[in-house]
Amino acid sequence: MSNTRVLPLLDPDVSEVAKAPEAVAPCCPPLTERPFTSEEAETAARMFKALGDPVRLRLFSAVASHEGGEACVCDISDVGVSQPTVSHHLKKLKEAGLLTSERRGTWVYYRVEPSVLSAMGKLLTISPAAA
Amino acid sequence: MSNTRVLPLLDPDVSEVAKAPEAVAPCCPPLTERPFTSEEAETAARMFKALGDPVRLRLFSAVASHEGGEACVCDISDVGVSQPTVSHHLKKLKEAGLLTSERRGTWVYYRVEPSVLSAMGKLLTISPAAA
DNA sequence: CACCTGCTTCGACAGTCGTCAACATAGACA
DNA sequence: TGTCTATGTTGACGACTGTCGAAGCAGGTG
Repeated sequence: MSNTRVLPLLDPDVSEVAKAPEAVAPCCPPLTERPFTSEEAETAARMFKALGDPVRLRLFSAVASHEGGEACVCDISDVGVSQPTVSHHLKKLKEAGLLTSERRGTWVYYRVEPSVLSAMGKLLTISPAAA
Repeated sequence: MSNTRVLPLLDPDVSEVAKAPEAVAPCCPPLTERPFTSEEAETAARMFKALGDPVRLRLFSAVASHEGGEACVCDISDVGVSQPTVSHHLKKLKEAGLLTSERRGTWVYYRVEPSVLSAMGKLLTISPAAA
């Protein structure tokens, strides 16, 4: 289950994808545009929550900034916690749709899901109306 | 203690503020620029964590999108949890430096700390080097 | 085959978190 | 003064989370 179906943040439901098949639509409008609905909040919070732990943030940043946009676990696991804990956090990031993983021979490589970063960025955009 | 010193994300330490007094510097570089240090991760994670709860996200979005950029508690407390819980979450958002509050007569108004939004947005920017 | 290395899963434990009801406090107003 | 409304605080409780050591699994090498 290296590359299980993830991205629950961008396409939380299959029906959503069917509506806009050509481009993965961002889950939610900018935070400043209008009050989030319960569903939007649920979806977006999952994303923020995944980045709400220092260790996960370091792991994510390490992968995101690594050359080629991907990194082997061995490249990034020096964050001060045990190796099982690293694995645990990487799994969480994967479940949140922020990372994907692929095994190549001995090593496992993690890669940032690129559309997620921009989707989160848009969330924090100052909406034109508010500006 | 309505407007206690907050903003631990933007100026986590007084000494930091002393170094750059004219503008509140963003806490961290873009996530994609280089691996976060432990301190940077600690600071930024506090921010993400605060938004990592659906109820808090709805409250924050409600304040952020409200006219005038501020909202009375009574305007936004319809999020499906009890009033003490709303108060609890607003306190958390305040402690995270995302909101400020002010009492005006009978009501308490919450307002988004504007620099925080842009700081978080920059965090999620694709750094030029990675692009 | 046996053995080693890289990574994940399992099981357990302490600590944190979200929630509520009950109580407390601050202003407005009579 | 007393009372009413709007918020905040306290205390308790169940659920979730981060962490580790031990065990398991996958691939490479001999």
